[in-house]
Amino acid sequence: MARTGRPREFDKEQTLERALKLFWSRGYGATSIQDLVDALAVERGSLYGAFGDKRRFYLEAVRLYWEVYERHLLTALDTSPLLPALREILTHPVRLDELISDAGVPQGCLVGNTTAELVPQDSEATEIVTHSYRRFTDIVTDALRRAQAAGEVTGRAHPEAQARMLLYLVQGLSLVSRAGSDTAAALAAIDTALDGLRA
Amino acid sequence: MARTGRPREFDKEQTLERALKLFWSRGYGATSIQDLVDALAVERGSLYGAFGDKRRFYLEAVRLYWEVYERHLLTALDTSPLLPALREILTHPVRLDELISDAGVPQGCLVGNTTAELVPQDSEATEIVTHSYRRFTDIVTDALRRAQAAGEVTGRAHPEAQARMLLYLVQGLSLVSRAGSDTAAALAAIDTALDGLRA
DNA sequence: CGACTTCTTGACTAGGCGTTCAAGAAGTCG
DNA sequence: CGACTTCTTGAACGCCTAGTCAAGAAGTCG
Repeated sequence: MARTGRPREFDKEQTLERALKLFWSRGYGATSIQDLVDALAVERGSLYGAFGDKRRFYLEAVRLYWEVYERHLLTALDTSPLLPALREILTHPVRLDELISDAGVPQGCLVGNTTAELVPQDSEATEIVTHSYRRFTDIVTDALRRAQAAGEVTGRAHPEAQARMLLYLVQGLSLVSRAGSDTAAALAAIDTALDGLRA
Repeated sequence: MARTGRPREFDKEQTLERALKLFWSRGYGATSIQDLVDALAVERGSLYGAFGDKRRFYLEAVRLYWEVYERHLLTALDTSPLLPALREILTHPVRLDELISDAGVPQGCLVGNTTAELVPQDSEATEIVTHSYRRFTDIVTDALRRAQAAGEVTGRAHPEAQARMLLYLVQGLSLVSRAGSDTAAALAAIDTALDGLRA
């Protein structure tokens, strides 16, 4: 029976969220433990006690990121007609208004950033990233299948192929937007792709 | 008048190319000067003498990367019909056979990787990356304009929007492929997008 | 209260990092 | 040859890094 000791003074979940934002904007390598200590107002020892080493801390943040995103994806795509919802999802990276981004600039997708920086060197990172991509395509494939059946989306291509195209599209948009976004141009590009899906 | 001193013993261009490959596969942060010294067989001091510090060295490699890519792009798209050539360009990241990749695995696009790791922290990196994206869309836009005029590509969307969509697509494919590529699925996704461009 | 457990704090360690530099080698030029 | 310039080599420097740890604080439970 676990005798409980001194209770943790900081909110672990909230600290992870804040660390996520820092990792998201600066990347893994460029974020030092000292940066985290300063930004989170939690001492080094406590961080190590709660999250293990830096790598585990980061990977945990990526997992949380994906978890939140996946939930958003599932609820957003559970609708008909599908294409407006899809447009919402795809253009999300350049619509800074909502969600987690503090800085006011697009920071790309944390999964994508991880892919660039840690994959394929780090096998655990590769696992997380691969899982996320897989989940994305599965969820979008299901939605497209329904939309094809409803006659909203063209059946000229398999929904798997369409979903994967959308994965590439959203990852590309997320990445490129990090370098500064011309929102109008981005929307036009997304709409061009979506037009190709229309029945 | 520049009195010439002791001549450089290593080939600067070739050394830069080899450094490019290392940076490409490991990323900026994960590649140490010592790694470079070991892999290039050039002593630290000589590297600093020839290329300046690590950051300049890296940025120079990114510039070279883009220069080579742009040349390839220009010659490949100067043709009609356009779509087969476009397909060649877009699927390049997963066709490991040719070009620079040694490791035998897709390593993404160095410009994209730089976007994830250094942008927007580093303004010079941001400049290079922005320039590359701009050149890509300009070149592809021109090609699409011609193909629209020839009746090969649909005029339902502006060529600028189509080009930008293709930029997102190729960047997304490059990135995602780093995590392991299902070549057939990737090709199907690309073809789905290209079908949407057909007149 | 006193035994026990866990968390906090911040100084500390060891190592790796990017970068510098002095001494010598290898050229050119007068 | 001797003056001059540039490149090479590798040791050395200082800094910053991730990670540890011992001492004390803050709880729970018998």
